Amino acid sequence: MTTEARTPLSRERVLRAAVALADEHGLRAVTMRRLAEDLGAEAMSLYYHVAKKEDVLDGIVEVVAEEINDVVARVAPGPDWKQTARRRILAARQVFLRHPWAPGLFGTRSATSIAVLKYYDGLVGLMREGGFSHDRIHHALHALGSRALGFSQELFDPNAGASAEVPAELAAQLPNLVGMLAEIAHDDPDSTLGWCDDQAEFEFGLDLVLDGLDRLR
Amino acid sequence: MTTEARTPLSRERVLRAAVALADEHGLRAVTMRRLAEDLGAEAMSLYYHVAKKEDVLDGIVEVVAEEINDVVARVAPGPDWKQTARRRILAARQVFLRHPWAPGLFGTRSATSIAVLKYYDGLVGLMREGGFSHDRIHHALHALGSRALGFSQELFDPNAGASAEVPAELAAQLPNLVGMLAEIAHDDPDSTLGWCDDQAEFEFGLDLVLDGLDRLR
DNA sequence: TTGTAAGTCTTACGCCGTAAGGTAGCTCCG
DNA sequence: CGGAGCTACCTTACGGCGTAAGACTTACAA
Repeated sequence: MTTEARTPLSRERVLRAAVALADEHGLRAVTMRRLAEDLGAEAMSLYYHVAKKEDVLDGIVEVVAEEINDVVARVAPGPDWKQTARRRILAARQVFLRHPWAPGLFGTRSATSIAVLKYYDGLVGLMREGGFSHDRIHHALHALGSRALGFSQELFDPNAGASAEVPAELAAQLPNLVGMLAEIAHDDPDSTLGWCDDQAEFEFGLDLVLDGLDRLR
Repeated sequence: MTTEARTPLSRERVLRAAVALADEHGLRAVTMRRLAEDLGAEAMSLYYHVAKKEDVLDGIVEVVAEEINDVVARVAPGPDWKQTARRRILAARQVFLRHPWAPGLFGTRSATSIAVLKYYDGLVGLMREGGFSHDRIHHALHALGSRALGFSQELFDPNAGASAEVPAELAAQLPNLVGMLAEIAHDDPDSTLGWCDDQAEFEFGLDLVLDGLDRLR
């Protein structure tokens, strides 16, 4: 009867829906069926615009990376390469804070997205102007690792120990750790990205690396 | 007829089989059915020894972490805290080189394994002896991130660009990156863990951070 | 001998990604 | 005007996944 005028599908629309779905219900919820449902279509229809699910995941990395590039393009340069890099990286970080599932996803993608390459290209250009050799820049990118993009992978969460009330028997085996946790308390757990990657810690590590690099210049 | 004497299942045996399976066919191959097959049992039998698949994954993290602790326990201390930490971390790294799927898995686990906590406890103790305050140590662990355990998360692979022959149109958009890659060539891609995390790069980043920390002491 | 518990297996359900092929509507050419 | 061809979407179906429910087997204690 009524010819419901639907906005047609497109790769663009599929990827945007995937990002929105991940934002709202986590990356696990991003299945082809669920994605299609959100778009008012059937799962198999997506395959006309997207090769396979991996392609969707690569695509949403691209979307997030473009979002990063947009944000980074608006940061004012600082007084020197280090300050500019710092601002860019912290700006990129803001995007990850909006998409908490993204660090994990970025970690799993092996094919590098064009948008990510453009981001790195900007960083390389910045360090070039700052007086670094190509070789040093290459090392620098490795040294920064995921921090260059605005997040860091933490493998244990000092907060967890404080909150979970470690059983006494285990605590006895971890005297140093328990001592540290008792003292620092870390009583300000506001924004967390991943585990314990809060803003102050991120900046500490970032500055440590940037200062170290600057000293080599 | 023959009562095939089978070694009975156990959590221990399941986890060991899972690690072996991941080593041989990758983490993707670790499914309950496949795991059971390797053990000469049925999938549902595993659930008597293991709560759910997540429990298996947590378990194999524990197994690898224990392997790390074994290796680390045998490293001779260096002349100062920094050298000792360096040796421990590089020793831990060797374990990850034996289990290339492990970095990715460690990144996804939120519940921290006891063995990992013990590893960190040792590191905390070491830095304590080296004269650091608890607060500094806490920051240090964050600054090191996954590097403390022996691997680093790389988000793009400079080698890929060199080998994949970037199309000219794209290359034009990445002048700085292409310039860098042309110069460094990186012609010695022997051991890689993850993407471009080769030994020299890892040590460069590690030393940068350790030196930076030492300067704060 | 019978009861009980531990360990294993059978069956089945509802998810998943996706191969194969059908169908509705449009454009274009005779 | 008619039908061929193309684009976009849908239907159906398959094999694999994690795992819930519960039946079977064995070993041992009473």
